[in-house]
Amino acid sequence: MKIYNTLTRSKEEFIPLEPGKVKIYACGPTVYNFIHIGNARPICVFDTLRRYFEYRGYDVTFVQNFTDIDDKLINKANEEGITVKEVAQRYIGEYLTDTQGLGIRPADIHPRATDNIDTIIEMVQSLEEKGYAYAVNGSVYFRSRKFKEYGKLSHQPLEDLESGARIDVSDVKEDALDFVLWKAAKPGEPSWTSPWGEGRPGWHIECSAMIRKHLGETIDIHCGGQDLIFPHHENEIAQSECCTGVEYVRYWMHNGYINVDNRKMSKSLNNFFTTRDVANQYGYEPIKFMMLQAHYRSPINYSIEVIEQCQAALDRLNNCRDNLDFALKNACDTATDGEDAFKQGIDARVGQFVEAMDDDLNTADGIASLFEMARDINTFMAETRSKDAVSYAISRFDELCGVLGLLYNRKTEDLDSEVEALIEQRQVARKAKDFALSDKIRDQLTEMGIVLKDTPQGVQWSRK
RNA sequence: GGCGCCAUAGCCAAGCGGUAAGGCAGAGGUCUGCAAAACCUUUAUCCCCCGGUCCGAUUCCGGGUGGCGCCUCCA
Repeated sequence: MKIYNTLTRSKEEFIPLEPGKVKIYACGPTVYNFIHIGNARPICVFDTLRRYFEYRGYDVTFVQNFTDIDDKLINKANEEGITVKEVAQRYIGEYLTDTQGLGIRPADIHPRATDNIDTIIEMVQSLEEKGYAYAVNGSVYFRSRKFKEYGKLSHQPLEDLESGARIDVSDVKEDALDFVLWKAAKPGEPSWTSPWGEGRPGWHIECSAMIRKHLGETIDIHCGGQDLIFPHHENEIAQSECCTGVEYVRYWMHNGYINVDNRKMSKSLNNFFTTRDVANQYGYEPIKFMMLQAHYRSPINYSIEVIEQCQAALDRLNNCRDNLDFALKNACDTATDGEDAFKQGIDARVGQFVEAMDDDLNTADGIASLFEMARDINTFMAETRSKDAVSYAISRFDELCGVLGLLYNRKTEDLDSEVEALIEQRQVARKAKDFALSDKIRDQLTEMGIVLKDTPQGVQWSRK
């Protein structure tokens, strides 16, 4: 499998640290608000990455943090007159609701910054002892320049980073490039006791600490949005590599943005749509589909039109799956003509899928092969086929949907007897050419949310 | 100023040296008592423009034009 590594700016063959195992860390949300669909992109994409590695037989450990202490949390708590902890608790809950809706599997571990203060302090202390950090007035800063490779991820010459540095050149810092590891507490803020006095962790150190604690000194893949490359990931590398002396991350993966009117969607530009709001109107699944129908590094321009197109595309996949269920009900026991060739064709689609996904997780191409498989299936299932052939198609179709994380919300409940009886009555009426009655029954079922399709093999129904 | 990214049909979107995947919408057709749905087929003489390299470029190189991002909290 090839992965585009931000560190080398090239696609590289993925070689795990330990054969058969992959350690992945994804930067999680700062839990001070509902997530917007820009936040939802890495969540969807890297969940699929995880699934794909598992599909390919890897033993995956997937860790995603919650940043639950931060200026934004503190502000939110003050605004609402509740504690920071309550803010965090609330939005972690909302986050889990949204991710569940998106069909995202929970990470193996969801560490929280505030549960890892000890490790954070240990790391900061270690950096201080090694001369990479210095304390001023109860805060601790990292000496960026002392790390020779500072800038290797963002590929920025240090001078240019510096000239780009903003006004906040607090005089307490030795150098504008330095960043904070530990912040001295201001009155009224949540704080923890440390060797430097009461304070709280800076933003960057938490990820370094949680990775070290839960995954070890070196991990295979670290992922997140492109906007995290600098300074967040750059700083993580500096802290961790100075602390441990070994390589921090082998492969860095960064997803592109969701745009609105071609501008980056962000909370600060206030042009964002929350995942919840979009989901309330269109459902979660079209959002998921939208994330996967483009390559993860390409920008996606969000619009209502796009979401509606995704919905329609998803309908096609769902119809194919409905067709398969129906075909299974009507399946015969012995093989019909062309079933071997059909199965081989299906296998070839799976092959295409794997090839696409192996190429830097090209989900757009992967989805294309799913659609081609759907066409193969629809065509072949136009006639009655054997149970064996239908079951095979179902398992391979579901296999790809499972890897992508699509069609996770299919309703499988059976009809209740009342509905079944009505469908049967309608069929009797139709045979007797009593179309007035049959249409009346159809209308009745429509009102109950049951949609009928009359096919050569019988009546196919679905819920709308 | 530094460092990057993008430009493919009405829309979304892959491909990236050998002559344009897939989806939506549109058109035609099949099925059907009708309808709906579904399904099938079809839809880019060519990939922003100008040069260059090559037997051959949407794909590589150079130069434009137009968008965007990071360098500051941000997925």
